[in-house]
Order: sequence, then structure tokens, then C-alpha cells
Amino acid sequence: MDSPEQADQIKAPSSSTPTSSQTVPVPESPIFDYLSNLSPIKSVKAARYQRFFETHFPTPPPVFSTPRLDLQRETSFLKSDKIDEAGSDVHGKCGNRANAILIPCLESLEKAVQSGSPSGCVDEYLTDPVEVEDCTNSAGSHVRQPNNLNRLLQFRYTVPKETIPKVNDGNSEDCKIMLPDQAKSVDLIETAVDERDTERFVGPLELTSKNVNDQITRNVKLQNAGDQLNRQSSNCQFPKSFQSVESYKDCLENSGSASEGSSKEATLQQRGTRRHLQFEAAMTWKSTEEENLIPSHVEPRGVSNHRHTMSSDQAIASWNSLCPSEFVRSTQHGGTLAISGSIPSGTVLHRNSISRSLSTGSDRVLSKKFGGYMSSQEEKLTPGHSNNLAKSLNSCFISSAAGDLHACVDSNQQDDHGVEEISPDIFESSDSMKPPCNYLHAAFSEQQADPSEGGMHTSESIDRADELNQMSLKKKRKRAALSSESEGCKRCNCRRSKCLKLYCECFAAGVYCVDSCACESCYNKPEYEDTVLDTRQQIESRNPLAFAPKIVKHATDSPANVLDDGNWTTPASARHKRGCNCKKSKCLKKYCECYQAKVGCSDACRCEGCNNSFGKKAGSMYQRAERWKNPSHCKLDATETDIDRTEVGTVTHFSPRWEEFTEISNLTPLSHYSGAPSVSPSTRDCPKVSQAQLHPGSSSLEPSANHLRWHYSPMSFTPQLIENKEAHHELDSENAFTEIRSYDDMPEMLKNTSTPTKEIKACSPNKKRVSPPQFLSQELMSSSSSGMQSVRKFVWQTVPSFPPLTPYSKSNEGITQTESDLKRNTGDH
DNA sequence: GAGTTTGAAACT
DNA sequence: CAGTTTCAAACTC
Repeated sequence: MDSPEQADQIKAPSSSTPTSSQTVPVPESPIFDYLSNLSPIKSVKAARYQRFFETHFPTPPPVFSTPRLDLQRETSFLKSDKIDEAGSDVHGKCGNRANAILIPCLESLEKAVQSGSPSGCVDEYLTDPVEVEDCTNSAGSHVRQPNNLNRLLQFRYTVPKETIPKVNDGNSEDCKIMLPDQAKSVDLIETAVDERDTERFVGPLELTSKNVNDQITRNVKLQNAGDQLNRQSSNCQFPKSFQSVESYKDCLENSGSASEGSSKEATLQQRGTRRHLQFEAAMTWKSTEEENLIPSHVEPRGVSNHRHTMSSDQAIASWNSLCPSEFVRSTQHGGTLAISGSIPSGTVLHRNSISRSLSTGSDRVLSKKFGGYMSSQEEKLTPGHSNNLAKSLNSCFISSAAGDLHACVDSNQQDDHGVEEISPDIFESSDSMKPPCNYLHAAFSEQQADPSEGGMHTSESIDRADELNQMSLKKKRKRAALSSESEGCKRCNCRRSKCLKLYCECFAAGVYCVDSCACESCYNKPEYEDTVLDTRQQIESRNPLAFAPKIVKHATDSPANVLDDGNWTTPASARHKRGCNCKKSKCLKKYCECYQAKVGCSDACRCEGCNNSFGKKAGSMYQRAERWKNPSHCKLDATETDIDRTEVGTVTHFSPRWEEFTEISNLTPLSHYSGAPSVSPSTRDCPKVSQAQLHPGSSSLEPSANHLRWHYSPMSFTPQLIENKEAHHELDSENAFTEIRSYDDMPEMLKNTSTPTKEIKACSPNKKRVSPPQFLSQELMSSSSSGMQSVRKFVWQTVPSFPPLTPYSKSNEGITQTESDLKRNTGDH
């Protein structure tokens, strides 16, 4: 059973292992590899990051006051649906029954909560939802496998490649560690994803992004699950059998929804930081990848745990770009942070870094090779490399300017990561949505045409630099302008902002300026990473969404809508996040950001005399009225929904902040879906949703993928319920959909303050919406039109499977209540 | 290419 | 939060 590699791994240093860890040989299995690959995270760290979130997003007291009730309810819910048949003999035990895998997990959670769990602290509760999902997910993946809990426990201690960490936290059992093969795992993931995604082209980057998201989600989930399980089932025995890859895949699919749902059900704090997660998701992936690349043999057992911790921290840091430096500092305590934990502060914050991460994920070898993406810390460890790192940015990098997926390939990697591999369709047709070609071309030219940066010797570099300097700005600007015109790419021409303000398109896009930019006194360069990050941080402190995509695509762009209403097939289905403020251009010139992005103006716009050819703001009222009449054609904007909700059917003024959040929330589902196409049969049955994801113009392909997960998972548990309920309502599902999703994604503070749902519904123009405000989810089920069905399902998924576990549940009282109602109704049936 | 217009971003 | 200033892109000539 023990492969050579495993043997080596077993021999891996465990000198620092305080506890006697009896290593148990683990058969090599792709599945297990994958699972092992999930970067187990130490519980301590988990708690830390939870506290971290708390710091930034104070948790509402009510949430923690009643975690138990919610948990019970949720647990029972799951049990009734899926677990009962598996038997209930899992209580108190660590799942010897494979089929009952879900139960142990829930039981563990339940016990933890009911018994006041060791810490009894908020952190635990915050973690619970994820844990449950983790269990679910893991369960799904191990349905046929006994002692899966052990595995979950094991995950936590699994060390990539040749490292044999101690398994137990000092309890009774000594567990063996599976030595994961990261490459295999990655391949497996990609394969699984690919197999499920048969409807659309999936570029390499996209797969990478998916992996990134998967990795992030699973890392966190597994971490939490591992922690919880470890507490609850230290006596678990190590699994002795391994399921087949096929079974794993099946389970993966079945559990996919749950897995993804975990994100949705993540703590409110997490939700508050979703945006960062979206943008920096790649970070975690990168770190994970790098982790695996790191020779484990170098690090002692204790360190291995550290590493995982770092992985967790990295993810956290990714989620919270507001405090990158803090994160970096925290990671510096880890023994291996140099590599695995070394997320450059810049990387966390700047999208260039993200690109790096993704590139790393796409090609680990390369990433390792051109550690160009190394953080400053890494640079310290490997002097001389970092500078070339950025330059050797050979693989594709992704930027999320305007929520788009951008790919850049440098000359070195073109063969390996040709841009051609990236479907042009992933880019928005609008100029603003196009890849910031300055990155594309800049990075390219930087490598190719700018020897000064490519490793030339000093004299040559100087000469080259002089040449470049001598190049008149005019020429540069002209070149930039030409390239911009001809290729739809943009380069900045900043003169006074130093490219450190949002005026700078590069900076705003989260990427560094490149040589082809015509900017002056540019500080938006890798060498000024600290400055860039600080500035970015400052800007984000003012406006957390400053770097969020300006153009968001509406998740409600279901295929049906597209078919029924050609207007919505255009990019106009997307909207500017905050809307324009045009006064003189009438939204007919590129001065108008909406027009520039080729999207219609929405009620979010404060433009005057709007005549936007992609959609007039003035027409929004009329359109909305039409939509009210014909919900199946509804394409309601989140903005409109919000307005409806807050303005009693009259288009007046609305809070831009709200708009931003709602739009962001809209943004994610699509991306997510595209990133993780198959999750549950239920979701598969929603062609509209999936197709919506496929919309060529989808602006937010990757950055937000993680975000989306949180919306889909629950669905797998309640497809039937949805159908049962949805016929009972005649509400504007579209609105409801948007509303709920927005609500879901919205930070708690906003939820509490800006949702006069009652008035809204009571006052809706045509009185279609009559349901009580607390039953938001019911609205989702309103429309009977086929076009909305998928939407309804999708919406329903937004209902947390395990709402009570988090503060979020409290805030979503209405939703959870609806869920209860549904359960009752279902039971009646 | 120079100058103007425009609206977002930043500032007060 | 509103008004003003700054800024860089878009536009015009």
C-alpha cells in the first residue's frame, strides 16, 4: 500500500513532534490525494482569523445568543432529508458508518454548541456553519468510506509532499498522515470540474480560477471541519479503505452544492469581506500551490502545521485586504512563511499579484521558477529574484478591472500559456471591460521590448533606460492612444496622480503600470509595492468598494430572459455599479462610464437628460413597469429592486452604498457558476442560471467565484421544497431574488439599517408583492414563468442551509423563517 | 497635436 | 453631505 513517496513521507522529519504520532500508512488514492491536498489548517489559526473578522466586522450579539437553536433546527433538517436513511448510530461516535457521515459532522457541531464547546467563544460559532458544510462536503466525498471523520481530522494535519505531520493534538489517537500529491489533486479537481462543465469553453485560466476558489473554500471548510472533528472525535480510527475516483467525483458533485454553499453560509464577517476574497482569491490558491511545492522534508513536523496555518492566514489575508500588512506580520511568525506564508502584502492587495497567484496555480512549476511573484518576504529570502519576478511574469495573469478576467502572457510563457488559450469571449465587449491591455501588452513588452528590465547588464540597462526616458511622453502617449484605439487596450497617461489614485486606470484596475504607459512619476510599479499597497489601503478605507468592478452583470440575466428579450442579451444587462453622473454628455459619450462600458444607465445613475443608447435611465421606470407586468421578462436591476424597496415604487434616490453591495452580490453568482459549473443536480437543472453564467459578456468571471459558492450549496438539500413552495406565490421573483441575494451579501450593518422591506412591498406599484416582509424567500418562488424557475431555485439556494450557526442567520431571520415554513409545508405534503 | 470638455475622484 | 478642486480621459478643432 505504501508507495515509495509515501514511505518517504513517512520518513519525513517529525523530530519536533511533541506527541507520539504513530504514522499509519495510507494507500495512495487520487481522491485521498485531493483531499489531503486541501491544506488542512490549524484550528488555532482558524480561531485567529475569526477573531480577525470580528475585529473588522463586529458580530451582532443576537447571533451568538441563539446558536444552539438554529443549529438544532438545521441539523434536524438535514437529518430528515438525507441522514436518517443512513442510520443514526453515529451519535457520539466518529462516523463508523460511511453513509452517516453527515450526521457525525452535525452531531459534532451540535455537541460543540450544546456543550458550550471548550471555548464557547464566538469564534466557534462563527466557524460552525463552515464546519457543517465541510462535514457535508466531506461526507459526500466519502460516502462509501468508513471512518471518514478520521480523514477529516487528518486533513488538518495533512502535509503536502513528504511531510509527516503529527496527527493528533495530543489526544489519544495517533493518526497517520496522508502524503498528498498536489499535482494529482489539482489535476483531479480540474478534471472533475471539466467533466462537469460541458456547456461552455473553459479556458485554462478559468480552470485555474475554479481551482483557486475550490481550494479556498475547501481549505477553510476543511480547516474548520478538521478542528471540529478533532475536538469531537479524537478517537476516530484512520480509514482503511479508499473510495474510487469515480465515487469521489460523484460525491464531489453531490456535495458540491454544499461545499459551495459553505461560502454562502460563511460568517457574516466573511461576507463582509467577500469582495476581497473575490479579488484575492487567487492568493490563497497560490499559497496553497506554493505550499505543496515546498519540500516538506525541510520543515519539521511542527512547522508543517504552521504552514497550514499560514495557508489559512493567507486566505484570511486575502479576504481582508484592508490589513495586508497585518497579515504579513502575522505570518512572519511561521517557520515556513518565507514561502508558503509569504503572501506579499502587495500581492494581497494588488491584482497584479493576484495574477501572479493565478499564474502560479496554472503552472506550478513556472510559478516556482519565476518566483517573481514572491512577496517582499520571499524576496528577502531570495535576493535578486524578486525583481525579475515581476518581470518574468510569464504566465497568464488575471486582472479584474471592471470585474473582467484579463490574461496576460509574456514572451517567455507564451508557448505554455498562450493568450490564445483564453477565450476572448470572457472579456467584456466594452472597452472598459476589456482586459487592461496595458497589463497585457505592458507585461509583454516589458519582457520583450524592454531589455532594461529583462536582465541586461547595468550599462545596457542604463542605456536602455535612457532610451526609454528619451522617448518623449508624447510618443508614449500616442503609442498608448493608438494601441488603446486599435486594440481596445488602455494605458494610463497620468501626470500628477503618480498613478496612485483612482484616476489612474492601471491603479484602479489593481495592476501595475507598465513601460508602455505614458504616465509620469509613476509609483504604481512593483518597486513601489509598499507605496502602492498603502495607497490602495487608504483608498479602500475610504471606500471599500473602490476597487470593485464598476460594471456588474446581473445574475438575473437568465437565458430565458435573453431569449425573450433581446435587449437583455446585450451588455446592457449589466449595470454600472454606482451609476454615472453625467450632466452634459447625455450619456452618449465615453465620458459616461455607463456608456463607455456599453451598459445602460440604471436608476443608480444620477445623470441628467440620459440618452444612453444602451439603455436610458429615464426608461427604467417604464421598463420596470413592463417588468412588473411581465415578470418573465424581468431584468430588474438590483438598483431598481432596491429603489422599489426603499422608495415605495417611486424612483427617487437611493443609497449608492446599498447599490454597490447589491451589485456586488449580483456579480458573484454568475461568476461562481461559471467557475464551478456543476454542483448539484438541482443546479444543473437550472439551465437558465448556468447559461446566464455563460453569457459571453460576463464581467466577473473569476474574481468573485468564491463569492458565488455561498449561493448555491443549500439548493442541493432543498430542491423539492422549492418546487413545492414556489407555486404558491405570485410575487416578483426577480425582485425578490435580487433582494435576497443582496441582503445575503450585504454587510450586517447595512442589513440592519437599509431594508425597509415592509414598506416596500406594501407599496409596490402594481401591488404584486404582498407577502410579509420577513418572507423574502417566498418572493423568490413567486413567478410561475419558466424563465423564472431557475431563478427561483437559485434564489432558494441563497437560503442558508445552516443559518443559525452564524450571525448571518439572525440577520436573515426572514429567510430562515421561510425555510422553516417550507419544511413544515413539505412535511404536510 | 493643442486645447477644450467632461465627469470621476479627491478634497474641503 | 454638499460644494469645490483636481485629475485624466474623451473629445474637438
